[in-house]
Amino acid sequence: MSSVNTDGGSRGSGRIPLNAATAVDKACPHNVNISCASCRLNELCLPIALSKAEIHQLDEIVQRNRPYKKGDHLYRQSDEFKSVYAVRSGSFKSYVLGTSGQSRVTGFFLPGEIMGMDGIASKDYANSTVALEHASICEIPFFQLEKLSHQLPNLQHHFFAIMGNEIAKDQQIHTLLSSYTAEERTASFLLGLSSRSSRVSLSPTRFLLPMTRSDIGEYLGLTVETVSRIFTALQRKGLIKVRNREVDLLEIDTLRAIVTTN
Amino acid sequence: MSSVNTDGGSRGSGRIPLNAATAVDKACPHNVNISCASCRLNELCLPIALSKAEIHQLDEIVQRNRPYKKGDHLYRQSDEFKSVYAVRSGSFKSYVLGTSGQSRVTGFFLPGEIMGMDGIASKDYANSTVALEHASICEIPFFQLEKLSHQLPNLQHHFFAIMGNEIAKDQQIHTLLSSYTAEERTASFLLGLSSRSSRVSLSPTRFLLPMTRSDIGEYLGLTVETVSRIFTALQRKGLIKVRNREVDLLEIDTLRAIVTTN
DNA sequence: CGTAGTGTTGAATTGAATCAAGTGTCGTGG
DNA sequence: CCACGACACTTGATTCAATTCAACACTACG
Repeated sequence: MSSVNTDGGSRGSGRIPLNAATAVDKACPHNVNISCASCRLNELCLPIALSKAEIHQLDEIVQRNRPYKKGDHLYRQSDEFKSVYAVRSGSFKSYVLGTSGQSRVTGFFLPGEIMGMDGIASKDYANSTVALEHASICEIPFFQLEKLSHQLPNLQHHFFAIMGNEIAKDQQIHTLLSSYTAEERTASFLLGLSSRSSRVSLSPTRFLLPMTRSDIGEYLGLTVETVSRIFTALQRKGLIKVRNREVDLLEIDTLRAIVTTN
Repeated sequence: MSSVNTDGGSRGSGRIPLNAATAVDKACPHNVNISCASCRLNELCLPIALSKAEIHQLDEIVQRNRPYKKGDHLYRQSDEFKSVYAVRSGSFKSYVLGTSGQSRVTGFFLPGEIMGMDGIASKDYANSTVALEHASICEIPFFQLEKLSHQLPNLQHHFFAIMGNEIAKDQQIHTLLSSYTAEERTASFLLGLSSRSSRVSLSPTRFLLPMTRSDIGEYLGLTVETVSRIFTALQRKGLIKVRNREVDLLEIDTLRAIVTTN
């Protein structure tokens, strides 16, 4: 068990304050007037390893647009590529549409993470990206980022690292999808969310899912029904507690064991 | 039907000359003494969009090592990352080992393609990479590539594009693994090999598979048996002809239809 | 308060895995 | 050059994990 507040957790009702992405900051997390230098995400996002002066230069090209509300699209499949985006608050999903209309989720994005890198090679975005809740972003026009990277070796290095990280991560998902069972996928997904959540919020064991069961299924290559069943099964085993979008990882080590047993 | 030579194809025996990677060049394809400027792969590999002088600079940092033979490792999982590699001739696969010893293939690499990008973010390679046949490579020490990229905006741009391409490709595989049937995966795999083969060899409809059925299965998230069955099924439908490692795509448009029907 | 979207649960079905038993192919050394 | 052994591949019978189909419950929002 962990040391998070356990007040009334078993009543299973009421509005317990959660460390969800949208409730992290004291101040409004969607605030547009924050520079890279003062942004609490700057360790995750681009500015890491840059000097004060360099951060200022980056700050100049970053555009902080109006907030997005649930369902708003950042860009759509085959829109012309022009920028990458850092999540400032809230969350997004990216997806592609099959020929017969079904959607397949290709990624979820939490604060500090970079979206739109799939468009760098071609002139167009390869997927659509949409806000899962009220959210805000930093837009980084790519051709300006390239120009600046050319002046700042640290920035070039860091962006290579960000892209390399995306590649490594995508290959882990390849392994997951090609050899894990439904339970292993789901456990791995929850653990992944846990560590990503904990980087921007408080507890690695307690968080809100910004996406639907259906989104999770489309991401993991499972049906909604299966995701739902696995959630109840894990709950019955006492490993997690789920109530709607609220998740509590009760036995995080046992969850890890499920994934590693593969 | 296509226009490739159909001499005795139905006899199903004998050494029919094929446009496999190892049989493409008149000269020895593993020849170490070729500069980037004169390399026939330079459109696929790094030098694209570089000036003559720039290519010369790149040439300086590229190391052309001795050839690799089947089963030789280029690097192993958790080796220290130091270089990316371009395939010059032959082919490679990358894979990871599960806790219980099973291997999962994460990628195949044909001439002109870049290996090792999964190591850029961390200090270590995330997978092992091994030659599938006699093969040769160009080693590009990454820290030198970064330094040079900083001097040559074209090179920086091109390497961003290569990595972006890898990201986009990995996400297509994500979709494939999460929603395609065994037949769709296999058809898509053959079509992918077809277009990649045709970039370095002659025919998009006739090529040799450098990997085993088992490799294909581990890559596509299927068992060997399933891959084998799908091959025979596609053959029975008259869409392909397979004899051992030799593949002939007889009805490439129907194959495309299988994939797109998804 | 009603309705659309989201989530759960059960029963039947099925696509691919598993288990099993072969045959085919290739490289090696006698 | 042939025989041997290891590995690669194929095919069939059976099993099983996850999907599909179906019905219903919950929740959140206008």
